[in-house]
Amino acid sequence: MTSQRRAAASPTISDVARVAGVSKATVSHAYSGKRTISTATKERVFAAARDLHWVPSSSARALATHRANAVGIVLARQPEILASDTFFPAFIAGVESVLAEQEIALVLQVVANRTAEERAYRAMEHGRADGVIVLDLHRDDWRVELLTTLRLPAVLLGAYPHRTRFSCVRTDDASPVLELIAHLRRQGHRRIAHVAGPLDYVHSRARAQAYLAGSGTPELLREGDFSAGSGRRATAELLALPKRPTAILYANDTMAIAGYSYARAQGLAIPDDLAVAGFDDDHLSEHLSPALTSVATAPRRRGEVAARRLLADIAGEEPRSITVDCNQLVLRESTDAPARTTV
Amino acid sequence: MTSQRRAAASPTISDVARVAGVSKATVSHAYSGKRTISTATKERVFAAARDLHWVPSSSARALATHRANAVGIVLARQPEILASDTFFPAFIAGVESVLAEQEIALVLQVVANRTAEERAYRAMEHGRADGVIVLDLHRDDWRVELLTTLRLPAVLLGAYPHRTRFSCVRTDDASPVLELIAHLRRQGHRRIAHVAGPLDYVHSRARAQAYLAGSGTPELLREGDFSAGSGRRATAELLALPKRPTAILYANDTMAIAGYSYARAQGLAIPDDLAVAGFDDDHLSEHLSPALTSVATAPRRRGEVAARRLLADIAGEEPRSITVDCNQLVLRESTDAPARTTV
DNA sequence: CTGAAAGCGCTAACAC
DNA sequence: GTGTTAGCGCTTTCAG
Repeated sequence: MTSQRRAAASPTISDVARVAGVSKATVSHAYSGKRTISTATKERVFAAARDLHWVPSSSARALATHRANAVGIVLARQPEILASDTFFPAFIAGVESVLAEQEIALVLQVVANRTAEERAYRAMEHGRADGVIVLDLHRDDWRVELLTTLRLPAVLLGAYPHRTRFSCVRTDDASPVLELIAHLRRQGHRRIAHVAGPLDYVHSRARAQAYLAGSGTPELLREGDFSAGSGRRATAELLALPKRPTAILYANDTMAIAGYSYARAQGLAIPDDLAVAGFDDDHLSEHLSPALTSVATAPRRRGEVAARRLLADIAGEEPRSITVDCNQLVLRESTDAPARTTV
Repeated sequence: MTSQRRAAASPTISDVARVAGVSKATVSHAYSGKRTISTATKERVFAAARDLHWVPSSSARALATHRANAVGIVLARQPEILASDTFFPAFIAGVESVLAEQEIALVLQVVANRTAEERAYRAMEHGRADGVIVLDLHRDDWRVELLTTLRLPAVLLGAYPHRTRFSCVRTDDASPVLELIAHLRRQGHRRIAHVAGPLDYVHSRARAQAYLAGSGTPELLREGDFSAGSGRRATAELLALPKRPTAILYANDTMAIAGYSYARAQGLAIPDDLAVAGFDDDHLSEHLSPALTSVATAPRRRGEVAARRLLADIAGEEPRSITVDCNQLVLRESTDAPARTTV
């Protein structure tokens, strides 16, 4: 009876030990390599494990080692925004490509409010994950403070503007914006507008500030929310201006495409009447006509870097910031015409 | 000394019990509600927990209850394809919106090969997750067999063509395709092409078969891989045909957009020279000009349904299949012109 | 080179 | 209504 239930249940390390004729400790060490085990016994252990299809219980292991073998990402985004974001899946793909090598899992938790978010981080600390990656960094991000009180390694994606003991994965968002503005000015553009993302995000703000530094026309700055709808609305506003812009830079491609479609529907030719550029270089952007000038940001590579950095932090290395040189201006047809002198 | 180390370490249920002046069992039950606890002691327990910032250790709980409080998704996709997929993030968002309510986490694991995939599923079974959602279902999917041998609830996304004891979340992909073809025929189209997704996926095949049933021109069927590049290639092939199609249906919007941009670059007007339709209704598609006819597939809602179904299975309910009535043809400008009689 | 045994932090009988 | 105690399946001293 008992043996029948044993057979039905998942095999445990004890089963493997019994079949291999060794102790549990030996089985454990055969896998971890923390002790030298004779090749003969190793063989027997592995054979037994294979026969039984044994896989160590991750919860038992987590409890014993205080390591979850998982890293976490807590997302406070609205599901609608998550659903239309092109950065996120690529970033995840990069993270996973690093984690997969070491069979570390990624634990994702989407939360609706701050209370839940705080609980989620605490849960991560308490057995769910060994470290977290923090996205959508704000200028004064309460999560950074919370994490400081937890003993949980973290990597911040973006340049946190204050002192922090966490590793940051930074990018230079200003240069490509400045480069783009220079390109447009060379083509005669003088009224260049910018549709930014939410300005409390550090990366949106960095782009907006580069825009202001480069073109200095604050009256042509609009704040969107990365959605197509907001891109369209901002574009409508800008084009309705008495002296409309001759070029618009958007903080992402979604807004740019929505914007340029709106402009075309209004009878403007792209790029002849209006030059347009995005940011992020969505996979579609090069396939549009006219193809969209954008800034490739290598989200996947940033995911890899962030994951590798986090694993290093978890392993006990000193946190440090890394600047990923990933942003690259990609000039395409949508900015490829001299500005018309009369608008 | 000991007390100092205690203070530094994460608080455990014992700490809470001690501070509240009760037993561990009482703390446990105060949270689980599996026992009636007097309001007075409950208060004290919660107060102590709050003071200590105690959060139950998920690994300890998992070990004791044999429940991970997590559900898993194992992805065998190439990171590149993951990165450019619009279905996935929306689906995840739907899944999470259901899981979040119950503070259940989502464990994601991307794997490179079949061995790793099998290990991943076994790891899910052994403490990582209480159940899994299976995506990208193939016609003869070995994973279904594997899962049958594991004691792991699973929900299959798509109509598995064989007998199975797992819940399926199905959709009717044929109707919108037939509807679309009818619409095109009404406008005079006779040479209607289809750029399918990989035909070993059940959903790609369903769409392709509906196409064949509705238009019956197998020589105008091409197999893509959902990427923009493959959409472009297939389009180039089709347009180079002696008698080129006057309309092309694509199995997703990415291929459709890449395709119609290519066609335009060749001097064809959309929809006047070539009608084009996609599938999935990406958030951008309505903002393109011409706006792209597509089929909205409500990936988020399917995520919700799949998650809810999985939770029910995990709770011990009998698995069952659900057909989500989510596909909806959205006619837009890209199919809004009578076919020209001469091509 | 290998075993025995003591936990990891929680839950769930079983007592009272 | 509450406390005691025995595990859950691993890892890791401590012995040998």
